[in-house]
Amino acid sequence: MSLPHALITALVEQPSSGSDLASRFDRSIGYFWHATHQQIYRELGRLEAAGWVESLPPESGRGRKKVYQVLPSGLAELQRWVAEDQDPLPQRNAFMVRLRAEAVVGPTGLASDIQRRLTLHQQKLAEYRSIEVRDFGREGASRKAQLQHLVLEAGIMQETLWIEFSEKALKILATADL
Amino acid sequence: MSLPHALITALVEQPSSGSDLASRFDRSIGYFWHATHQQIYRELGRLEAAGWVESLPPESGRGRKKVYQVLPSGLAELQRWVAEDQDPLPQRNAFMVRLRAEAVVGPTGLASDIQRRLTLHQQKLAEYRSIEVRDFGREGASRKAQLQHLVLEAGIMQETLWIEFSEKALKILATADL
DNA sequence: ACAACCATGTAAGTAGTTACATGATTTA
DNA sequence: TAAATCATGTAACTACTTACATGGTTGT
Repeated sequence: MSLPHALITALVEQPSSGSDLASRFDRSIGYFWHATHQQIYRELGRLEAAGWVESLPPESGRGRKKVYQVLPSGLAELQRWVAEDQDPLPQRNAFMVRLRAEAVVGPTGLASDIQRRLTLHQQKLAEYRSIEVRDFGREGASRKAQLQHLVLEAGIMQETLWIEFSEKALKILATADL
Repeated sequence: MSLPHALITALVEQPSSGSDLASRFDRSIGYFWHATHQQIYRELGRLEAAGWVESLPPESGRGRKKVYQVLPSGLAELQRWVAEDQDPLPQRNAFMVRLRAEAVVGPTGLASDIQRRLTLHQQKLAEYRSIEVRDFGREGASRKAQLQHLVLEAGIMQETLWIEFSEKALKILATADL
């Protein structure tokens, strides 16, 4: 369960309100750990109850936003969690289930949906590449920047994989459905 | 939500009991959609209540096993679901959360755990490759076999990706932690 | 006949999703 | 000043996880 630690990380990088976090989860952090605003607000409440973060009084934010920042015990918890060994999570890939189902009940018109998904993956890849150019253009970066770049590279590698895979699938369907 | 359709697919391929399915989910199907035996038994009950599968009377199985088989309405439901457009599921990759956290609170001793995970991915890859040799050695396969092979290839591509990624991560940690 | 294991399940809890609600602030 | 949007939530539900239970079967 990584949501609390993803939130603490985000708050260490930049103290934020729930809605700030929600929009950051739509951009950078959420590329690897999706969360809705309801999850975020609920989890922020838990983090505060656990004494890992505190919310600044609203006047300091000059509005209705409730800005949270990480407390020392929250930072300690994050360090503990990061240092812990963890196994890769079990896979859940609905598209593979669907391909396997198609193999036994098909042919259905899968190709058009694969084409549509291929486009989505190409868009995501382009997005990642533009972030890469914008944020990681220069050489000789710090350890921190190198690791952040590495995470982005994982995204690039994954999207590249699914593009390649989609093309392979289309090729099979084109020849096998004749 | 793909578990019911993963189960129907598995039962179309081969009528099975709950425990048979549980062991198949530990091998082939579960490589892409993990499920525990509790989930499987519960879902089989729902599928039967929905009239999509039926359980054969226990005497036909010659034991205490309850063997399920797919009914025509279950097959129709599977076809409907397969033909439906679906977006890729939102990503949830705890390791990327962890790397990003490490970037802000590190260095911790990440390298040893990455090395351990690298070994796990290499083992999985070897497993996939041996299944490939065993089940998909010959040429000129049927459409069905080609699609089943394709699913396995996705697994091979993914494990290869994580091996490559782990090696890249180790390289960064080796130079940046000096 | 007793222990170990197998097959099926129940119960309780956590995580994530979907739909809706409320008051504050900005915009037309 | 009314409508639209923003920020923060509540409620209800579904999916998944973890721990335990029960009775049948197999092996010694």
